[in-house]
Amino acid sequence: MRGIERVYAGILNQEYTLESAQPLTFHSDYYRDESTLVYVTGRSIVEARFFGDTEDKRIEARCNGRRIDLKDEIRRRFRLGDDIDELYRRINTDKMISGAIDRYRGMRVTLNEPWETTLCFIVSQFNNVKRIRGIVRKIIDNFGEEIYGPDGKVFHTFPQADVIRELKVDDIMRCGAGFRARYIRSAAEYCTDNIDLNRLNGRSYEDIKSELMQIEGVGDKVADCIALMGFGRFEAFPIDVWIKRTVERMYFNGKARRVREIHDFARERWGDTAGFAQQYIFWYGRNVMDRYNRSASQSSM
DNA sequence: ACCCAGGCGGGCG
DNA sequence: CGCCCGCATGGG
Repeated sequence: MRGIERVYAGILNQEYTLESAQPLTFHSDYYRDESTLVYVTGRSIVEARFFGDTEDKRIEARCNGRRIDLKDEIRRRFRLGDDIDELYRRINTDKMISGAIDRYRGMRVTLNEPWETTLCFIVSQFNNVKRIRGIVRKIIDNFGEEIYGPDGKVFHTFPQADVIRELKVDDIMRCGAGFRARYIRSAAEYCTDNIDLNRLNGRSYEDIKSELMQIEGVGDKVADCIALMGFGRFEAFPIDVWIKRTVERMYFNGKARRVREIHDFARERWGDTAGFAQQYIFWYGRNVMDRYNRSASQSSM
């Protein structure tokens, strides 16, 4: 672990970014006290430290070996090439969302490997963050390849689809995946028999989403999460219970709306930056709006 | 003991 | 279609 790369990140808050239920939240470790993220990408172990405040963030990163362009990896992972001021201008349509933007300023929507994103969000369904982390961790530790960090510490690569497909459903069940184990295995089969997900990279959002929804266990919401965080498509607007609840409260006077209507609303209002808006509404809804009608005691992270 | 969790597929009217 | 139900599991 030598060769520190310094990257200027501009506007970035790593805590909001790394704790807001994105794939890195599920399969990596962020040490808040040390402002340090440790994650595996491919066969590389990346350690990134964050310095400075949200308006002027700097990152110092290092990794084992030299098989990746570390600077490029960091810039790509956190989408530092995006003009975030422009993104804020485009999603800042009203007083409601502007509260969310102000509160979580610097939160980035990360870019992740499509397969890793698929597995993580299949695990996320009808589940809570703590358990998602535990299940994903066990799948990685049980089925990933061993690689070695500093001081001989053992890490594991993220098990690829061709490895998962050879497992018995019971093997995945033993990781605590429950009824999702079947989905995980069928996703692995689909991604090796029918399509290499990486081939979807150049395709339209609609194509990507409909292809993903061919996978058993990937529905409307998970497909949008993968399009958003696995393919970087900001047209995607994943609608989970929090988004639905929060959008209904913010924009529909608390009246129930169908998922279809909320998709239409988001597309009209935020267009091809809807996914960026979604992350702010999601995190704001979970942490702030929710206090109106819940005991606010079971945040379950 | 009970409730809930970044949903999904299948079955019903 | 739109709605409703069960689903594995562990933490609060």
